[in-house]
Amino acid sequence: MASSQQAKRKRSLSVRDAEATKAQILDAAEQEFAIAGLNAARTETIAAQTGVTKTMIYYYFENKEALYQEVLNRAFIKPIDEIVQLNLEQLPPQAALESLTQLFLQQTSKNPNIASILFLEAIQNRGKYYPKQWIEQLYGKLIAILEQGIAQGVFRPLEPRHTAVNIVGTCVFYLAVHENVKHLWAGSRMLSKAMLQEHAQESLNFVLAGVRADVNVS
Amino acid sequence: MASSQQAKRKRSLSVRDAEATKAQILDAAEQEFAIAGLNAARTETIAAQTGVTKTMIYYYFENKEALYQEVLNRAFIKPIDEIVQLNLEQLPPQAALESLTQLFLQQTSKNPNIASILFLEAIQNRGKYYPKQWIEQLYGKLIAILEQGIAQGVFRPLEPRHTAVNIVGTCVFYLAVHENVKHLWAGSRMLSKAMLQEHAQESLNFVLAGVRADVNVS
DNA sequence: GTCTATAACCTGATAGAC
DNA sequence: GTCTATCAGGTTATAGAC
Repeated sequence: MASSQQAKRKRSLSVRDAEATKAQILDAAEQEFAIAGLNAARTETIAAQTGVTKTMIYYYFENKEALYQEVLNRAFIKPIDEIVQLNLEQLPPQAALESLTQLFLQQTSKNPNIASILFLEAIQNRGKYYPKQWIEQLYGKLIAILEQGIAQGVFRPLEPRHTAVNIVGTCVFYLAVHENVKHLWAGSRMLSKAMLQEHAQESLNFVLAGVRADVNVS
Repeated sequence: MASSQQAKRKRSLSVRDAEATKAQILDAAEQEFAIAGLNAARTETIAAQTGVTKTMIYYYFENKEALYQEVLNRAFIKPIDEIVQLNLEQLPPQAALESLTQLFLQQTSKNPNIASILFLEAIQNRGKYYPKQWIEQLYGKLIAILEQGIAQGVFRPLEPRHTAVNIVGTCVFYLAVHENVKHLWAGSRMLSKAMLQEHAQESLNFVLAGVRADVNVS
């Protein structure tokens, strides 16, 4: 839920507030699309969760597909812009990789729907509705950092593209499948602040260890 | 497609072969469920791909849900049994982790549907239809190996459960989202033998590097 | 075992009132 | 802006013939 505190409160009776309603629909839609994906998502469910009738969805959006596209744009474009603005070129490769990974982990932890939508969209629709920049810029940045690190000898001789994919996977896998592994942490809420913090820390360590060059033995 | 070479050939006219038909339905269903998930999957699509009519699905299976359950059992139970039979306890932790990861990569590469279904089931149905053993045994084995390696000082001080999740994620992420990252390898088929081999090699290296203890500098 | 209907229900989308 | 009512098309599942 990238936006609108308002959308989280119960809808008070008979308010007429276009901006608020539209934001509420987008929030509910993001939630539903993050569980079901485009095809299995039900407009009725989105409407019910929003507290309005189905009709309103079609008042504010052309159809289910257009709503889906807006949800994806809203969820993905702002995060990727933040990553682009990091100015990583000035940092040594290890520090650049750490900054990028940390920010990405922070963004996806703040809104785990990003992870679910990432998978559902890739699997179900072959990435058709993905904001183009997302893949290009995220992986582009990662690959550039990895290549630089290899050239400088601080990263091991790895294949940059596969490794970039593995890094992104490490960041988002836990968030997408948390319901599947919750019994490993009997009693804990998998998306609690503490658990997300642990996930971020462990994943960052795993990534940094996974790429660093062998330290030569004496 | 875990089974039945037969199912891959075009259905010859008017054959009546219960076993073959059932296997064909299961193969087509696995394909459809791996793209759409339980709810969005269409029995019509499964029937069309099988070369029979929808009626046959309900002749061989109670309903869509039961068919889905059988697909998951067939796809997941045999692979996990192979992993259990590895007898890893006798190996040192690094070798055990390498064997397990390698076998898991091999299994998921042979049938990438496993990866897609893993995600769709986790996200859409909260893992309700998962064969219970899968999670318990796969993660159980991994965590035991990691704990042993930490105790022996050959793995760095990592959190075993998070790391186990990250290892599984590294193995399956590429397979699930390959359609999203294919432009990184312009011109290559992402699931070609060569690419899958590269993915397995790079992922194994990433995992082994990600857990190993710092080698002390001289 | 396999097919052709068809029942019963669900769902995206719209018309028209307020 | 928001609602009620409703249509058209799609989808699961079954009945009954061959």
